[in-house]
Amino acid sequence: MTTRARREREKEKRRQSILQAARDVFFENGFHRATVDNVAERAEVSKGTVYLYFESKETILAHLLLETLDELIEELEQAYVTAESLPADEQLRRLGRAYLRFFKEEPECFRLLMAMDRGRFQDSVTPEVYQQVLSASLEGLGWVMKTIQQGIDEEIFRCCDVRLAASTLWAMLNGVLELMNHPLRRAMVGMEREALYQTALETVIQGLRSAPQQ
Amino acid sequence: MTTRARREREKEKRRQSILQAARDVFFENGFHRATVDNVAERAEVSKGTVYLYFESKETILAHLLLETLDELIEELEQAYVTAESLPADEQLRRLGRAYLRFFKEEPECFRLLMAMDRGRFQDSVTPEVYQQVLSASLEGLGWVMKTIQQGIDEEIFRCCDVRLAASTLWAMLNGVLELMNHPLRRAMVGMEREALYQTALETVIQGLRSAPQQ
DNA sequence: GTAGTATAATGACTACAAGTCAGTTAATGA
DNA sequence: TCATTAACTGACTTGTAGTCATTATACTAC
Repeated sequence: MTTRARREREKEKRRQSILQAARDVFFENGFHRATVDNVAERAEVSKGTVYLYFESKETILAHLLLETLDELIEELEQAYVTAESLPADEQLRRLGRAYLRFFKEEPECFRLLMAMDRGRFQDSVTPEVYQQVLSASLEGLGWVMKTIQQGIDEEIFRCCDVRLAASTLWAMLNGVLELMNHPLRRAMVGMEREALYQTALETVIQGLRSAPQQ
Repeated sequence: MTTRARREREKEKRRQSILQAARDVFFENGFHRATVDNVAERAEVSKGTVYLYFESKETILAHLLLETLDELIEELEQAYVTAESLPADEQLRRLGRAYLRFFKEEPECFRLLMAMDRGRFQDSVTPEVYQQVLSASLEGLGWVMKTIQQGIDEEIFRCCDVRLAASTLWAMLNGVLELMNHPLRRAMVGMEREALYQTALETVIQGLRSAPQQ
């Protein structure tokens, strides 16, 4: 009886160790260059075992990203609660900065997250896992929506659709992250990450303050 | 003597027919699902011939994207010249709409363009081709910069760094395009493309009008 | 302890696609 | 007509994701 529980634990432990190995290998050389054999070797198991725990290379990645998204959501929540008493525009500024900071520290993760909808990904990951990643994103969006609603109530923001406004902010921040994550494009615009992040965030916030939504 | 010229022409023609075949095949099933054998078959040549004209599958894609970027730049130029006498904010609105419209009609192209900095792409494309794609983007950015400069001169926009402002707008529009290009994410935010495009563009323009750049 | 059973792990194998290259074919010109 | 060059071919090599028949291990009942 107790054996079963222990086995469950051991299985989970192995699963985690494969995930950790995958994290190391994927982030060292990038997802595409990494092979499942590399992951297996790093985890000190055979390739077959990896496929016993995960149905495809892409699925492993999806689970890694799920973990990272959880961390991100926690950061956002933290940013939200510590700024709760401030005016909504300042709150939004903090949320935005937390978001940008997170991915500045994990650029590879941002790339992979953005890449998830491309290539072989959609074919190889079950809709279930896929849905999980999306609903995690949605949870993050929730904090932004809450803040914007507060801003509307305080009459700081002049927009009528909270979800629309939150999605806009989110999409735009992703855009600047994407641009600045790419060395050559960054060189092209010829400026520091921080400068663009700062400007983008300030521009959207100013836009929300004065947008006469039609 | 004249033979040589004809040969050149014929070579170029073959090159074009391979590119056209690739366009068909890549856009039908997506880049990843398409195989070089598919392209060769469609172009009615052998695989070896494809590799005689292009050094890799990724290079073919890069050349396709270069062509499409040229079309885009033309659209932007057109938008610029037809709106030249309007106030700068309206000009910018037209440019933005032209940009969004272009990729709304060619979503696969946008995906591929955005995907270019990921995965195997950087390894497989010569820095030369890569640079070409980037400088085409830069040319497009030029029209935006011109417009913003005009807006600063007209005292419609209150930002001090033209390039910074243009990059911000560009990055942000890419962000919304990326979000709305993806069926599941689009479902998640639960709204029509147009609504988000419209809001995003308006928000940035309003932001530029009032941004107190520090 | 041991036989029987279930569960976990293995790695040789298959499938598939990118990229290569030795050999073939076709065009040109002396 | 033959030599030379340029264009083309497709069988082959290579690399890697994913499979599955086989083996090893752990557990249970006697």
